[in-house]
Amino acid sequence: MNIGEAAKRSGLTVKTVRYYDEINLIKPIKNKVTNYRQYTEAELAKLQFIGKARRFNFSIKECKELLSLYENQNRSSKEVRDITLTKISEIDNKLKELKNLREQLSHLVTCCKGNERPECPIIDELSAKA
Amino acid sequence: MNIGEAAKRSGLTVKTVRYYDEINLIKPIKNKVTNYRQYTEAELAKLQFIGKARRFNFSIKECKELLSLYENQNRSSKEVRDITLTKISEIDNKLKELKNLREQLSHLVTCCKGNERPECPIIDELSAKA
DNA sequence: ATAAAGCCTCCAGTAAGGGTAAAGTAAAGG
DNA sequence: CCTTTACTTTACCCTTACTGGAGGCTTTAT
Repeated sequence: MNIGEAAKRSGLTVKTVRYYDEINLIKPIKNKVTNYRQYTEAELAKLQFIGKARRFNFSIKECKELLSLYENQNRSSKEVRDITLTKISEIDNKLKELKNLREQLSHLVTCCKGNERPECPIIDELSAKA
Repeated sequence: MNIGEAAKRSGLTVKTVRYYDEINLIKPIKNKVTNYRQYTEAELAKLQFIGKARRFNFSIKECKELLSLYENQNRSSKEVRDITLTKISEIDNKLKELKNLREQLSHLVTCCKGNERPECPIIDELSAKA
């Protein structure tokens, strides 16, 4: 199938699919005459796989790893699980950081009257030396 | 003071401070002879302000707004508060999204034995059509 | 036959800097 | 006074994961 159909059926944009070819993630064969990319069903499945992994917040690099595990029938499930656990721990770190930020900002908002006067504890805090 | 000291005292890197000049965020005067950037105490204070705002997850664009409010003695605290509230709501969205991802990934991990066998619910899920 | 849709490559840009190189400048030590 | 070392300058490419556009083929529909 052509790139348009592959994009549609994988839920990716044509641009993105072309990009995945460019970075050697999923390289279709090319019609020698028309120079059009030709995607097989197996390649479509991989595009779908990548799309889903990306939605799960895996980076392209991680997608590459997952894809090679996906293609390797002899992989151990432990390998996949480990990558996933690492990702979860990254997400946990990000969550902690964001929660912390949220708390500090929301504290500042509580202190700030939010009126027409210029006094503003938020600006004051941002201006504080340390 | 030269850029090195301004960087050290603001907790930013020299590269970053130079970048802020480049994007017209904080433009020091330049010594005509040496062509070195010369930072005043007031500019240093702004660098510190930006550094802190960046650590609070404000984008450069938002930092620009906050900085102009910081410099405007006639601002209303409401303006500052509104920007902050918007930022909090963005953080909330990000938190929700990440929590959702974490839950799904952690569910997958629970299902995966993580042994030497190839059967892997995580890969299966990533391979699922929809 | 022509127009619209789909495809191609190449180039530029995004956020917010990081890395490195070559070259000018300044301060310290001998 | 000279050399070494530290600091600064501009300029360029690199990063992530794409997105948009220009200009030019190919295929399909009218």
